[in-house]
Amino acid sequence: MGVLEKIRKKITLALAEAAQEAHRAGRLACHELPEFVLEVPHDRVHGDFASNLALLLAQTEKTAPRKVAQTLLEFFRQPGGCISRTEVAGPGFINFYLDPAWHYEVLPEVDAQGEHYGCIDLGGGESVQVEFVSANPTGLLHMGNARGAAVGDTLANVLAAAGYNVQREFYINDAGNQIETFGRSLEARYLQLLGQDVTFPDDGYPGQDLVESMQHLIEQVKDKYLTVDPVLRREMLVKYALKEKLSQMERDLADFRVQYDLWFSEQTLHDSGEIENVLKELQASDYLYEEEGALWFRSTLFGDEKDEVLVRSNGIPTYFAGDIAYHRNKFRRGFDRVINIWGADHHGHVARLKGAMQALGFDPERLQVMIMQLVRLFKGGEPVRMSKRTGEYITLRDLMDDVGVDVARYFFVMRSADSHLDFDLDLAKEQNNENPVYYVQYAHARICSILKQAGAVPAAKDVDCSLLSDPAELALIRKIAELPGEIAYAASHLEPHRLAFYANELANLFHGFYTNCRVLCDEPALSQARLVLANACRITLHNTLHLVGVSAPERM
RNA sequence: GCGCCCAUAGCUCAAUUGGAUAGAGCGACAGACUUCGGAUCUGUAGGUUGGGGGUUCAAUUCCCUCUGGGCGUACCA
Repeated sequence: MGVLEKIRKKITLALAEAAQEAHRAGRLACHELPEFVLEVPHDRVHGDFASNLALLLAQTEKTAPRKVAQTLLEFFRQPGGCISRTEVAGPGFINFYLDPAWHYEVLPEVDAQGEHYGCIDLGGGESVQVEFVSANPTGLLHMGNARGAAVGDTLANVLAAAGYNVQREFYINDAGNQIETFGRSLEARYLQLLGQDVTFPDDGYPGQDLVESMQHLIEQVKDKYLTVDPVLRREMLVKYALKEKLSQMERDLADFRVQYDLWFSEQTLHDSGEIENVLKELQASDYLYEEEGALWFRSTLFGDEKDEVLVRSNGIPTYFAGDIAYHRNKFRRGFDRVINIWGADHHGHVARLKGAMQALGFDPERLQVMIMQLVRLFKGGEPVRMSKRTGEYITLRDLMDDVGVDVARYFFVMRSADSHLDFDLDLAKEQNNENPVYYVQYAHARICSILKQAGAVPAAKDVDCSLLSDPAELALIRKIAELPGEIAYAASHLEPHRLAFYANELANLFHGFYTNCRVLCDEPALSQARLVLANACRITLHNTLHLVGVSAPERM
């Protein structure tokens, strides 16, 4: 826990005790303490922390909030003398002004923790699985997958930094109708490439990538499959193409700095009997029924508009059946919590999947689904039309080639998941001050340049940090001190975009410090202290960028 | 039609989950350095938070309604 978080906790506790004391002294009637907050005010003139406790108590006390605040302060006992001043302000807020001495504890802490600075133990080793991207292997990774990759990977990083035991997983949809369609598409391409006049299926996957895949295959086996039985042939083509496409996805994602702990195949759920098994388990309950030859799940019980088919009348289980088996499998593997990152086009599945988990006896709260809005691509001020139907769209690979990994990841993580993301390709390609990524990276490179000129960076414990008293210095230290709290917030609210904002604010305060305070100056002791501060800022920037998956260059 | 999401400065987005005077970046305008990286810094202008109602000490945030967008609404995934 960071210095600031410790102080926050102390004040929160002391405030609660003050309410108890006031209650004991007969000055407050309250029996139960309301859920109050100790927050950092928007405007710093309102102190370092502010609490709304009196405002909340006023309702049950039937007393003016400011009066309640006064009473609370009467009984408030300073924790460890870290507070220099308190006041009642506005409608009844209690503001706390900290003794600035706390600033000087921050830098030694950053120094000591280095690359681990910012890490906290919020999760206590709780095991969390994050499943993201899970794109259909029948095509290429598109912009939506790219957003999911950046957001999912960053969230996983943040959770790991917050003390959770994180597993990253990719669910491979290698079963079902689409594989059937995939096989027919591949077969048509294979035959076409060998000069046969066959028509491409109406519902086929039109992407050029399938043609390429079949070209590769023909290089190996020539026309050997022409004479093979069609059913067997499609099976062989799928097997080949699937392998090729998956290894391509794995390679593309790795280049995007995303590494999975596990690639989980849907087909294995069919093969192992887990799907059949989970259906039996559900059937034992009252959640299933048969109608028109199909097996249905009563998802209307969980807020769905209509019930959902689990087994078609042709006997083949649906994707939903597989998904239920898959999620039961996840819980059975021992994850305390399971997080899925889905595109907005899948939001309709949330209620029924949670419902299915509940039906199986799992607490649905243990399954969290983060919904990401869709991505719109802009080029030259115009939206770029993308069509999966025609197979023409910008792929993750195109994006990386075009704008680079740093820019792409930063742009995706910069936005909150529930905002429709307009990805401006022209802006992303700009290598100037219009591009927010470089603002942050520039701050890091600038620090590295200073440290290089200084030669050696002294250890924080060996310098007098209290020489740092300029407002720009104190503001920077404060922002550095906020990283652990930011990580805690981002992890518990599943909001990785906060990290990008934090990085930007930190860079902004560094540039302000740089302009106002010369690091390599005439006063040796002050210069040493500023070097320590600059270095702490470098570490903090580096760690934050690392969480987002963006490089922290020493030169640019 | 019904369900979910979204609408905030000219543009792209925040807002500590109900808190005090709604903030950043870009763009516009005006400024700053004879030493550490100008991909920087400072300032100004820019808002009825899509419209209207409601809940309360307090609403961008919660409820209702209308408008305008996105997505979903298959024995597809």
